[in-house]
Amino acid sequence: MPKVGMEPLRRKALIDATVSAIGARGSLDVTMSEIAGRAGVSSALAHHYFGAKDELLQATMRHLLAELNWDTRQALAAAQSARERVSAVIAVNFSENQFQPETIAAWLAFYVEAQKSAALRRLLRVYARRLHSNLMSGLAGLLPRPTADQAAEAIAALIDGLYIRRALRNGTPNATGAIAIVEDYVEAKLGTAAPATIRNRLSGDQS
Amino acid sequence: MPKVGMEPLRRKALIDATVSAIGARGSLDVTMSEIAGRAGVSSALAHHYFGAKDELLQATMRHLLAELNWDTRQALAAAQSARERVSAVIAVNFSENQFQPETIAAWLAFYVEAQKSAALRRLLRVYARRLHSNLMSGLAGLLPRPTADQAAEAIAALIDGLYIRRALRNGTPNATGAIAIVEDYVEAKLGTAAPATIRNRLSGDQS
DNA sequence: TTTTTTATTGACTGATCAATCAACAAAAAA
DNA sequence: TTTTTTGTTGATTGATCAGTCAATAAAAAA
Repeated sequence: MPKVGMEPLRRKALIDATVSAIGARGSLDVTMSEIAGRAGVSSALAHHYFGAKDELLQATMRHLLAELNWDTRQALAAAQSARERVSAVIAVNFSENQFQPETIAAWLAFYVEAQKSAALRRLLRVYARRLHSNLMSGLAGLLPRPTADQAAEAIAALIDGLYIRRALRNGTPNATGAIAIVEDYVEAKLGTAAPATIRNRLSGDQS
Repeated sequence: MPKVGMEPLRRKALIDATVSAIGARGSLDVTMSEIAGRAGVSSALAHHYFGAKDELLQATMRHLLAELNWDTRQALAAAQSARERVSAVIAVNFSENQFQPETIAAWLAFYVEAQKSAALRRLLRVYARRLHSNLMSGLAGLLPRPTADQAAEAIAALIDGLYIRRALRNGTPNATGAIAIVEDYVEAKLGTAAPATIRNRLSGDQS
C-alpha cells in the first residue's frame, strides 16, 4: 500500500477522525487508538505524524477554527448591508456545517480542555476575538460604539450558550429556533436604540 | 482518631474537595487520590463512602444544584414584583456564591461529562428546567406567553454563555458586567413588547 | 470484659493508554 | 540493481488510576 504523498491525506483523515471520535464519545478523552482506528490506521501512525496527542488535538481545533472562519468570510462577502452582516455571522454559527452534534461536542470539549492547555486557550481566544470583530463589522454601523460592543458581547454569549444547551438536547433544539432567538435579540436591541425604520426588517415582531 | 459520626462530615469534606479539585485542574479528570488528599483522607475512604468515582461526582453536582436552588429561593422570596423576580434569578446566577472560578469550572466540566453519563445529564436537565421555570415566574407577568418563553430561553442561554466565557477569562470578566448584559437584554425585550412604563426601571437606557 | 460496629489506611491488582521502537515494505533515486 | 526515502505496524514499556481487601484501632454495645 505505501504510496508516496500520503502525509497530507493521513493528517486530514486523522483530524476528521478526531472530530468524529470526540463527537461519539462526547469528550476529549478519546484514545489515540480510537482515533487512529476511525481513520483506518494504527495508533503508531498517528504518533508518527502528530507526535503527541496534544498536537493532534490542537491541529483538530485549528481545523475547526479555520473552517468556521472560511464559512464566515463567505457569508460576510455576500452580505449587502451592516444589518445583513450581523445576520450573516449569526447564521454561519448555526449553519449545517457548524451546528452539527459532532462539532458542538468538540467545541464544548475544547472549552473544558482549554482550562488545562495554554495552547488551546490561545486558540479559543482567537475564536472569541474573531467572532467579536465579525459581529462588530455589522453592529458598528447600527448602534453607537459602547452599545455595539456590549451587543456583540451578548450575541457571542448567546451563541456559546445555545451551543452548550444544544449539546444537552435541552429546549432550543433546531438551528432555526436558535437563530430566531439571536435575531430576536438583535431586533430588540435595534428597536430600543436605533431609528424605527431599521426595526422589523427580517421577522415579524410581536408588539 | 476514629470517632463516631464521621460519615456526614467526611461526605461534605469530600464533596467540597471535589469542587475545589475540579476547579484547580479545570476538568473532571481529577483522581480520587487528589480529591481525597484535599479532604485530608485516603483515597480508600472516598471509595468507602461513595463507592465509585461516578457517584462522588453525581453527589457533588447534586450539591451544587441544591446550593443554587437554595440561593434562588431566597432571592425569589425577597422579590416584590414580576420584574424583580426576573432580576433576582439573574442576580443569583452571578452572585458571589455561584460565579466563582471553581464553581464555573465544575459546571462546565459537568456539562461535558453529561454527554457520557446519563445520570449527570438528568441532573443538568433538572437545572435547565428549574432555571426556565424560575425565570418564567417573573416573565409570565411581563410578556405574552410565547414571547416570555422565548425570552426565558434566551436568558438561560445568555447565562450559560457568560459562564463559559468567564471560564476562559475572555471579555465579560466581572459579575457586574455579566449582569449588565443580561439585564440589558431584559430591558430591550420589555421595551419592544410591553407598555413603556415598565421600561427603564432599573438602569439608565441608551436611546 | 468481650464483642461488635464504625472509621480508616497501606498495599495491591488489573486495566487502560500514551509513547517508543525495531522491523518491514513499497516506491523513488542513485 | 542497490540504496535511500517514505509509509506503516505489532509488540512493548512505563505510568497512571479506579477499585479492592485485609488489617488496625477507637468507640459503643453486650
